[in-house]
Amino acid sequence: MANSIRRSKAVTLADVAKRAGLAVMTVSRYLNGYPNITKKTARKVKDAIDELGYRPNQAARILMGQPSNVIGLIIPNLANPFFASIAHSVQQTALQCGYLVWIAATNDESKSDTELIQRMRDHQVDGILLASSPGMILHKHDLDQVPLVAIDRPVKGITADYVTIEDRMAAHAAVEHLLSHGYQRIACFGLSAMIYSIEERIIGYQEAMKAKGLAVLPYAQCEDKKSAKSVICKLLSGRSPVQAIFPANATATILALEALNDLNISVPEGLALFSYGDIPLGHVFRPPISAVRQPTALLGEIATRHLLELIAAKRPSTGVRTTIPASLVIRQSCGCAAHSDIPTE
Amino acid sequence: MANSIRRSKAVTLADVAKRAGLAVMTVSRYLNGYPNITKKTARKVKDAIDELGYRPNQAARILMGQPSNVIGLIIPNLANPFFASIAHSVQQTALQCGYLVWIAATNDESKSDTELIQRMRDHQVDGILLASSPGMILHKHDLDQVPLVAIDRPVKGITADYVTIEDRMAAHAAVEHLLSHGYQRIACFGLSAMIYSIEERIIGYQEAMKAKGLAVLPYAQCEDKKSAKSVICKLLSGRSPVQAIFPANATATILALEALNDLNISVPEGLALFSYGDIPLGHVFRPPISAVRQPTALLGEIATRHLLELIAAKRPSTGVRTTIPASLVIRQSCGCAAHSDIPTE
DNA sequence: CTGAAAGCGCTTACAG
DNA sequence: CTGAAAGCGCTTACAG
Repeated sequence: MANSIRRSKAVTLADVAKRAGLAVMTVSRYLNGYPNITKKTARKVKDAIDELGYRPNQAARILMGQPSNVIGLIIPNLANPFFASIAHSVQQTALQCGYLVWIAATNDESKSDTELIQRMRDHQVDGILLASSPGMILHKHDLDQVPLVAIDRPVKGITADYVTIEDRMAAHAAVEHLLSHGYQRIACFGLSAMIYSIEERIIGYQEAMKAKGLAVLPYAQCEDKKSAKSVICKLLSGRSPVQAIFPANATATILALEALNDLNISVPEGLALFSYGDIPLGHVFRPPISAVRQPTALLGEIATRHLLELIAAKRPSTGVRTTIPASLVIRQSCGCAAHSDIPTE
Repeated sequence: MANSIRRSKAVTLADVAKRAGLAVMTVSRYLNGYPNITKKTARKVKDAIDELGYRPNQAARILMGQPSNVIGLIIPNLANPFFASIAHSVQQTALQCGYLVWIAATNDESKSDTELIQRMRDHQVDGILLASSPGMILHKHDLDQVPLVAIDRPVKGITADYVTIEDRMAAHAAVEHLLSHGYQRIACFGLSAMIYSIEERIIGYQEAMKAKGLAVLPYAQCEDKKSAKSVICKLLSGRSPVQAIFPANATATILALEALNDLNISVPEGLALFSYGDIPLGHVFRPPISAVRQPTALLGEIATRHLLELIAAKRPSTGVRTTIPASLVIRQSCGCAAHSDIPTE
């Protein structure tokens, strides 16, 4: 009778129970892997489920406080290869562990971060992975128990575990490599310096310069294609022009290469370059681009596993930091000679 | 009493109702924008909600058959820039319309498609956007009412609306452009030809060749970096070597450029090239790469809006096809001369 | 080892 | 215009 009201003809637990001639509870126990079930009973339940094609309604399970088996991933921009690669690996890892993932991009609008977290919480997400937008500050009540792991950059305002690439060290090593070529005037070049990982790279650059007693140049900041060109022009003019640049991320490298191309300046003769972040076709480019290779897939995987552990252990984030080393891919834009016979990839 | 059992201290509708001195129903009506509510009552409800910081539990709403406001996006690979761009725009569009999106990558394993659809259905997803894996065939019962829109390629086995880029026409136009340079022997080059959109590009190539009465060469298929090299070697050897290639997607273009670089063959002199799919830095590359530009963001947006319409109208997919034109970006790898003063971007 | 009851937090009819 | 009851499809205690 009550059943006749149902609009959806989805098979329910009750249907399975009736078919198997058992109580709803028994079926539920079977589904949840409860140990004390007779083989015979289990068989009956299994058969009924198969015959009816039963699938548990997740909304009902979630409503009863069961885990949703869903995690959320919030990143600035999914179209950016760096984040796309992270997202792919997060998704793969989560799926392997039985989790579905929500993905939301903030487009660097910090206010949407908290909004997205809220919306995901409304859906009883089990945990959140967050690469926060520049200006954003989170508050404790924004999370309220939901485990969160920060990726690529820490979150301001709360104590959260986070997983990053060893930006500072990798930047230091890259600049050191440029220094080994004898360049003395090297500038770090890029877009907004408001992002933690970029700040770290700038610090890595500064440390490397200071260690050699060389002048730390101000961060050469551009906004877009046009300003990139004028910034680079300025770096190359004056009495002591810059000999090498260290773009702080792949986007900056692309802007730099465009500008150098437009200005007809050859690399590395006119200006040497060591990119933070490898770029597609970087090894086929003329000259091949030396770059810090970021282990994005590994970052995604480690962060996801860490979050799932927190969820499983019902442990809160305590500010634990995990750092992943990056490697240097030395090609020729830094000034190294071509070793035509040695395959670089 | 019953309340003392609750583990989560989340604020519920009942709490709000009590605080406002009203019935649960009234609060529910307010939340759902029911028109006939006194201003005074509305005020009371609003105040109570604000004071308590109430947020509706989506699981309960979904269990009652309300829409979940969640859509699913299933694609082969999220790390691929083509799909990453689509995913980003799907996500943006959906968010603007109040939808959250699940993203899952199949890694070209066709069996995981149906599994993912099933899992999303378990969570009462309102609709699904699918770029199916090569071998997959869907059955009607896999969907059972859930609206689905196919993207980039149709789905086999069911009737579903789909949104694609006009691959065939764009390919035709690109090959025609190569022909306008006087090349007579042109080959289509790429990876697996099992994918609908690639098939379309091959057909576009063939049509363009036939229209000029020229020989349609067999699809030059490679598997990886190594085979790409040998395939290209073969194309260039023999009595009538190929003069131009038309890589069927960006991945193929990258493989081709790597191979040509390794083989020390200059472009376009040694072999001209017109890429299907623009590549990052394509305009700074030497030579700048001519390419078909795919409007991925537009594809994602149109497909999402279409799906949301189906959901809103409770209309099933009927096989409607929406095609989006692609444009040609003419640079120099095709054989065109450099117009150094004309900015190409 | 299995079951009948109560309840999760909402919404859908049905009253008034 | 507002409310008391029943129910969505599950699971959590509590019995037996």
